[in-house]
Amino acid sequence: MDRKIATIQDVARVAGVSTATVSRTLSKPLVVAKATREAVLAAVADTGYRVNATASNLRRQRTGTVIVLLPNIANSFFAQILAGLASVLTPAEYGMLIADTQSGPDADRRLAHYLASGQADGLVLLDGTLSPEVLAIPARPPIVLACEWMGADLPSVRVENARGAALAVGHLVRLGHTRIGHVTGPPANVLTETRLEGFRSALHSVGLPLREDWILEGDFSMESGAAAAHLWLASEDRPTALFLSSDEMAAGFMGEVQRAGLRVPEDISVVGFDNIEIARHLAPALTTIRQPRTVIGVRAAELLLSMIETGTRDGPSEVIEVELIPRGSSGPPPA
Amino acid sequence: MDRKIATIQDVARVAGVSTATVSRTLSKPLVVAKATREAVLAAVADTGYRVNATASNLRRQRTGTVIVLLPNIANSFFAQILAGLASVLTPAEYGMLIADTQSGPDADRRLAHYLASGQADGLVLLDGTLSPEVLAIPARPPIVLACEWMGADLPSVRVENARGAALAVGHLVRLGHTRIGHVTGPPANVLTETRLEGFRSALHSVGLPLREDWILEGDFSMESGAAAAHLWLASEDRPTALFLSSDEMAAGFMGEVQRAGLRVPEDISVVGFDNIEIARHLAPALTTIRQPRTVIGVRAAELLLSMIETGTRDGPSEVIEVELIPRGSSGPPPA
DNA sequence: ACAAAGACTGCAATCGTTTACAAGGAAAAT
DNA sequence: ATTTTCCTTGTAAACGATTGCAGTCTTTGT
Repeated sequence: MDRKIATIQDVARVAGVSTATVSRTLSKPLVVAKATREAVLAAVADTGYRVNATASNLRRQRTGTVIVLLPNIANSFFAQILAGLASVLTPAEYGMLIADTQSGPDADRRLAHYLASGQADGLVLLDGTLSPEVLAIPARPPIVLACEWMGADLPSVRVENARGAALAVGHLVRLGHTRIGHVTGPPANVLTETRLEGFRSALHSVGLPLREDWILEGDFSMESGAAAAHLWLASEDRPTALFLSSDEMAAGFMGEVQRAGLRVPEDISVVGFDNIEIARHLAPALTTIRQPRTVIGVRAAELLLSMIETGTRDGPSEVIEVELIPRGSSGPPPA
Repeated sequence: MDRKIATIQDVARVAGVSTATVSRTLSKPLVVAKATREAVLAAVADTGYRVNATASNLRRQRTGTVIVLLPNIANSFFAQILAGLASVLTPAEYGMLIADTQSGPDADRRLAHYLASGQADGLVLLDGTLSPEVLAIPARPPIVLACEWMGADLPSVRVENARGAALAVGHLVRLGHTRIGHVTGPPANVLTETRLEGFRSALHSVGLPLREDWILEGDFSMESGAAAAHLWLASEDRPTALFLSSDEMAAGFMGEVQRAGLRVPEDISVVGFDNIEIARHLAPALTTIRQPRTVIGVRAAELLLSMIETGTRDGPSEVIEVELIPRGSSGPPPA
C-alpha cells in the first residue's frame, strides 16, 4: 500500500469524487457539502495523502520559498534573527533559502539573479552593503529589510541604533567619564554609520569634545576588538571609557586588555552593543545595549508574509526599541 | 519586454527551435549541434530566461530541497554547521529547509511527516535525541546524521568525541592534576554520553580514581556552566581541574568563578570542548578541544548529495578529527 | 548509387495541483 | 407549474519544464 505516495487522484478515487472536490475540501472546506467533505477527509486519512507542494506551487505560481540574504550565517547575531524568521515562516509553510553573501563572489549579481528569476516569493535582506540599484527590477517580489540601508525606502524592521549609541554615552557620562572613545564597525556598513553618528551627536549634546584619534576602526569581530585593545594600550593619551559598536568587539577588547594586566572597569570602562548571550557571563559582565534579535526576525517575517499575501510591494516600517543594560564592565573613571 | 519572466517557450520561439532543444541545450549541451546551441544560448541571454525550478522539479520528481533538522538555530554551534551545509548545498542549487525541533511540539511526528510527505530530497539530522523508529518508513529519502546517534546505523559524519575527552584528561594529567572533575551535557544527549564515557575511560587508563561527586550535570549552556561554578565554589573537597563538555559551559563557569574572586588557572584549571570563536579571546584564553564545525557541515552535505545522486540510502560514515588547543585556562594545580 | 549508421531535432505525453466555467439538482420565488 | 436562484460538483485547461520515441537529414561504408 505505502509503496508510493498517494496523489490527489488516488484520494479522489477512494472517496468517489473528482480531484477538484478533493482540492477544494482541503483548501476551502466551507464550500463543499458536509457529507462529501467527510468522505474526502476519510479518504485522505486512509491513503495518507499529502499535497505535493511542488505541483501546488507550480499551479499557483508561487514558490513557497523566501530568500534570506545575509553576510554570514555563522555569526550568532544573524543566527538569532534567522531563528526568529524560521519561527514564523516554518508554520506558514514557507521554506527559507539562505544565501550567504560572503561565500559567493559577487553578492550584487546574485541578488539581482534571485530577484529576476522568480525563485522566491519574497526576500529578507540582512545585509546593508548591497547596492540599491539592483532593486530596480520590474517584477520583483516583496522585500523586507531587517537592517539599516542607506538610500532605499523599502519596508524595514530597524533598531534604534543612534539612540543605542546615545544611551551608551549617557551612561558613561553619568559615571563621570569625559574622555570617551569609540570603536566602529566596518567602514561601508550602515550600522557603523548610524551608531557612529549617534555617538557623535550624543557627545556633542553633553558638551564633550570629539577626539577623532579616539575613534578606532573595527569590523564587529572579536579580532578587531583585540586589535583596538593593542592600539589603546600603546597610546599615551587614552580615553577612560570606550563604546564599541558590537559586543563581540567589546569581548575581544576586554580579553586583550586583561591579558595585558590592566583591569576593567578600574582602568577602562567598556560598553558594547547587542547584548549577545555571553555578555553577562564575562568577567566582568559586559555593559551593553540590548537589541532583541529574535524579535527582529519575527517582525520581518510577519511583515513579509503580509506583503506576499496582499501582493503589495510596500509596507510599514517598524522600529524596535533598544535598552541599556548596565553591568560590571563600566564604572567611574580612574582618579 | 521585461514585463513577465521568460519561459522556455519564449526562448524556443526566439531561437526558432523547439522547447525540447532548449531544455537539452541547458542540461546536456553536448548532444545539440554547435550552431543550434549558440542560437539557443543567445536567445537565453536575450530573453533573460531562467529555468523555473518549480516546474523542473515537478517534472523530475524531485524537490530541490533538503531538510535540516536541528534543535536550535540560535546556538552558534549549529549555526556554523549550517554555514558549512549552505556552502555546499547552495551552489548545488538545493535549498535548505530548516526545521527547529525545539520550537514545535512533537519533533518525532514532524520528522515522520517530513519523511513520508516527500517534501525533501534528503535530510540532515543534527539532533541526536530523535527516536530511530521513525526512520522505518518504506520510501524515505536519504538521510545523513551530523552527530552521534545511538543505535542507528545511518551514514553519518561524526566527531571523535571520546578521543577529545581523552585529550583533555591527558593534558590535565600532564600538568600534574590528579583531582579532575567533569561537567556533562544534557542527560539524554549522545554527545554527553560519549564524552562522559571518554572521560571515564581516560581517567581509568591513567589510574586515577573516578569521583562521582565531581561529575556535574549541565546542558551545554553558559547558564549551566555558571551553575556548576556555584556548586564547585560551595563544595569543600574540590577538584583542581575541570573538563566541561562545551566551551559555552566553560565560559559560564570561568566568568562565575572569577566574579567570585578566584583565579583561573591558579585556583582551577578549565578545559572546554568545541573551540568556539570566543575561546581565544577570553581572559584567560580557554584551553579546549577543537572540532571543525564548518567541516562537519560540508562533509555531511557532500555525503548527502552523493547519496541523492546515486539514489542510494547507504553511504560511508566519516569521522572528523579533534585536536587539543592548550591555552591559558589550564595550568599546574595549586601547591 | 544505395543502404546503414549516426547525429540532431521535434512531437507530445507527463509530473500533481488548482481553478474558471459549466452543468446538474434542489430549494425558493413568482 | 414555471422560472430564478443557490448550492454543489465535475470537466478540462492550464502551470513550465523534461524526455522517450520517432522522424529528418547527413555522413559513411560497400
